[in-house]
Amino acid sequence: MTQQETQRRTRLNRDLVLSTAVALADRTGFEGLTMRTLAQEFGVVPMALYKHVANKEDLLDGMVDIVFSEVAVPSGPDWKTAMRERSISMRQALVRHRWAVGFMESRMRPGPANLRHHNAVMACLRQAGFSFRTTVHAYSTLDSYTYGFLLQEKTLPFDTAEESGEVAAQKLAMQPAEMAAQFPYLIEVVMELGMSGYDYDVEFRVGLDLILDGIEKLRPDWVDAASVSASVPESVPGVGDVATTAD
Amino acid sequence: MTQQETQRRTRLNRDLVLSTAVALADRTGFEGLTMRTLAQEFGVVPMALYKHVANKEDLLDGMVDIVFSEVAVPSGPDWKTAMRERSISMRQALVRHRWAVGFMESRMRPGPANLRHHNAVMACLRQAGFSFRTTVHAYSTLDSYTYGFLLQEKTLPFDTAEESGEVAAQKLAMQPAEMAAQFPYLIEVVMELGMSGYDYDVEFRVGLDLILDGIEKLRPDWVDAASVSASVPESVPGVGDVATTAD
DNA sequence: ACCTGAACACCGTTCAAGT
DNA sequence: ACCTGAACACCGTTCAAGT
Repeated sequence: MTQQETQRRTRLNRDLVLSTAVALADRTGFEGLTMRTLAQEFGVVPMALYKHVANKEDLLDGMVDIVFSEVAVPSGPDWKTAMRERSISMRQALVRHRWAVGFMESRMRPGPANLRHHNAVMACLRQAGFSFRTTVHAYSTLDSYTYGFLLQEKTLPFDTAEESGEVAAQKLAMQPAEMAAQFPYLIEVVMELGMSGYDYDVEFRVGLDLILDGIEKLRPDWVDAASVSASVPESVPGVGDVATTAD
Repeated sequence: MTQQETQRRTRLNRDLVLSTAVALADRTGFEGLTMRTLAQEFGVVPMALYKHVANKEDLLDGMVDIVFSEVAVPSGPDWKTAMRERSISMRQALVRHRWAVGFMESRMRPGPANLRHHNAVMACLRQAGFSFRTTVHAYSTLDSYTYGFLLQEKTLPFDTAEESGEVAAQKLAMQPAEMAAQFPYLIEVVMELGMSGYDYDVEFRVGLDLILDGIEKLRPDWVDAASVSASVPESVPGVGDVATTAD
């Protein structure tokens, strides 16, 4: 309406279309983003968008690159701190843009921020002394964890710690009481999380640190501090080869 | 056609609708599954389906429960082996049903197989001596990793080890040569994976074992075998409290 | 009890115009 | 160079009928 009365406020361009699409998806969810609703944001007919993006796939490529541009690149002398902060930054970006998690690694045409980010992560680990193969293991494990955590955080039926118990209870309340007795360990989840809640932030950090500690042991020069006495001699040959607990 | 000539082969029922929907999604992808294409599988009009499923959301609920029913529940005396096999079974199910990964933990109405599975996983860890909180950490970390790995395996542009290098090269070939020089560590990925390939199976197991080893240390009675001499005395007090390497 | 047909309010996208 | 309008081939789903 007002867009039509006044002269067009701003001419469309690709960056404006992309950033508006991101904001619209943040606000209304991915299903709320259609070429038609996006056009409406500008007071423009849907077809006007096709001058600035090739199609919806191209629009999505650009949106994902905006998300990548918001993720902090690992930096600093300590690879572990750098990678921890990068993962936390990735989570924050994906909490802001919940629609994005399924698309981050599925783009056939990665944008510049995407390439820059992946290159920087590889650089961080390679320069920390990890072999190429170990770097691939580390990167794959960390990103799998981060994306998987957010996939669940995105879609799990509760958002706040207070809500978590209630919704879990509702889930089971739908089943008859006898069925609830059939799953005692789910009852425990309902009771315990209902009392103490579920904090996504600390939960994410626990798994993250567990994985970072595991990655540390993949380094060729890694020495288990707990396996040597408090005053450690200069060389402890074969210390990493001691058998682990049987399983 | 033939469905119309002969008398209706089989009357529709919910289970048949659900299993056919799973098979159709496996064959044609999630976008290929619509109420209309599904109806066509039976030679029936789309509206006929609504007698057996409430709507598409309800259809999806049932499909996800079929996937859960295919995942091996953890069993056996050793929690680590049991959980490893469960994760591998989960991956296999999600490789068969790539459309499912984003929906496994997002159902508002979990089906019976879903409840049974989650209860069994909680039981396995609790009975292995993990505290409730630690069990939640362990479960969250393992599932995040598994779902995240499959999210990438599902959407990453290459399927086979042989393809991986080529597609990665294509990705970068789209950029000008100077841009490729801007990302030396991505070039390494293209070169190395082009030569030796990328095996999803072994890659998954590396991260999985790394996480299982980390979870083992969260157990209250865990003792670091590498931190004690080969012949271990009955009690080693405080051995787990030795400071780790600085970071 | 189960299936049908027509219709409604949506999609992304093409094509031919308009300014 | 940029935006419009009408149209096409799709969606999920409602409603009123058929057998």
